[in-house]
Amino acid sequence: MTDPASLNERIWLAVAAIPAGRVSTYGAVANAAGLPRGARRVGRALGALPPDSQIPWYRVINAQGRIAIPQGSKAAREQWDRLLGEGVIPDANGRIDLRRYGV
DNA sequence: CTGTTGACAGTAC
DNA sequence: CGTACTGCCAACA
Repeated sequence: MTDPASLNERIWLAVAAIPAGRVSTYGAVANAAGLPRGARRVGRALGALPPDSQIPWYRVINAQGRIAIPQGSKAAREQWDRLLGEGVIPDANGRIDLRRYGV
């Protein structure tokens, strides 16, 4: 880890640090991974995440409290399903309250 | 709410 | 090997 194989690995580790029942934003994960302005890098890293990984990628949402994945995608439904299963409930506007679930 | 700008690793060419 | 373009975003106007 003193010399990570790739940025993706560092990003994944930062995502893995998110506690259950909580959510984090791309910016926060990027900051935790050592990328102060690398929010977009986080998105690409999650997209490159292997399907058999144990990384809680679904706990990562954008700064607007919304899922960044295009609605209708299988991954988007899975993300909502997993979040609901951990007690993360969106408000009436369909947005997750970062003031409550945010770390 | 929409639009534009910033920043930077992958990827394509 | 270099150049251009892209992208599960954020911050600002």
